[in-house]
Amino acid sequence: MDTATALFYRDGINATGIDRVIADAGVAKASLYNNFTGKGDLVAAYLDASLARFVQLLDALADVADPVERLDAFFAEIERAASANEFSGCPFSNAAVEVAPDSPAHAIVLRFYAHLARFFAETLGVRSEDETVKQLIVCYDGAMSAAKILRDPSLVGAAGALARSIACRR
Amino acid sequence: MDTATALFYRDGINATGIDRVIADAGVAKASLYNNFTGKGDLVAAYLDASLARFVQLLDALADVADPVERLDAFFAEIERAASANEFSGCPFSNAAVEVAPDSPAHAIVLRFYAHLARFFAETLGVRSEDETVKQLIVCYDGAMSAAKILRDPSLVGAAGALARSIACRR
DNA sequence: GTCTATAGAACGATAGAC
DNA sequence: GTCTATCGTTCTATAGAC
Repeated sequence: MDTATALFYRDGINATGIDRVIADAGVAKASLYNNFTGKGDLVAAYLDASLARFVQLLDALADVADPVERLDAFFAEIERAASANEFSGCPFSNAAVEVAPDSPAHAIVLRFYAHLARFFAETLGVRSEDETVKQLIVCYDGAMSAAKILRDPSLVGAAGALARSIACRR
Repeated sequence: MDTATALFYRDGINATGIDRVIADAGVAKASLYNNFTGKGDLVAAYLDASLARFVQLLDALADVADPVERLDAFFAEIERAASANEFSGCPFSNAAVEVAPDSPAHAIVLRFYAHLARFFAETLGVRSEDETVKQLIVCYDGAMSAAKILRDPSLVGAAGALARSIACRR
């Protein structure tokens, strides 16, 4: 699982073969197929684990009472991640590009966005369908995507400042 | 080329095989390899053509003198595209997920972002490295990505409103 | 003896290239 | 149309743990 997570995230899902996963993990092929029904199942497990870690981060930020401070803490965390060499963008939006829209993996991606929307909505004290929530989602998504492609963590900082202006405006 | 463009954009680059392209196009395999050195070349041509069309759009928007109006027109165009059934996000950020960072295709993606940054910078009358430009890039990228995954064009509208606030703020 | 691990061959299907 | 390589998957066969 750790090996698959690292490879799927770094090299992409379609570019990572089963043989590569088992070789890097140092396990037998049968061991993989004993624990997962196939590659799709492994991908789903990878996204599930990633989502669990992300939700854990969101829960930790719930301690921050002030909305603006919480958003700042959130984007500071994102920027920290984007500054690492292993950074490769958002695992979920990346996966959305590679998997079929009707796959189990894509359903997990949608669950991720539901969590994200709920976090922003609760932080601002508005409904998930509020336009400000949509704008914060745009900030997150754009920051992760652009920071990865351009290899520039400062884009996350710019997005964080933008998010702060959204929170202060209302 | 038209067939390859449609398939690469809709189904993704790695998910689209050579056989599928020539079958849909109704041409012989040799015809493809007479005009392109390989799949990588075909992908590069697809991105080149997409970039040319995008630059054409940006040039057309240069006629709009007022910065805020020009941004509005830009995001209105994006929202129009996002409302179509065939919409599948930004061809360039999608490609960035699938191709290797050192591939010719990725270089075209970077050229796209340079064009985008220049357009925003000229619109606002600032340098390309300005933070407001970074924020507008985040708006564009996040809008395209989120609108595609969540199948919700209103995210582009929210991003447009955000972009307008950036332009008015300064 | 059952369970799970291993290495590896071999499967059909499909990839990209010629 | 044909080549080779590789994909995801299944199967054989063996070794050790409880």
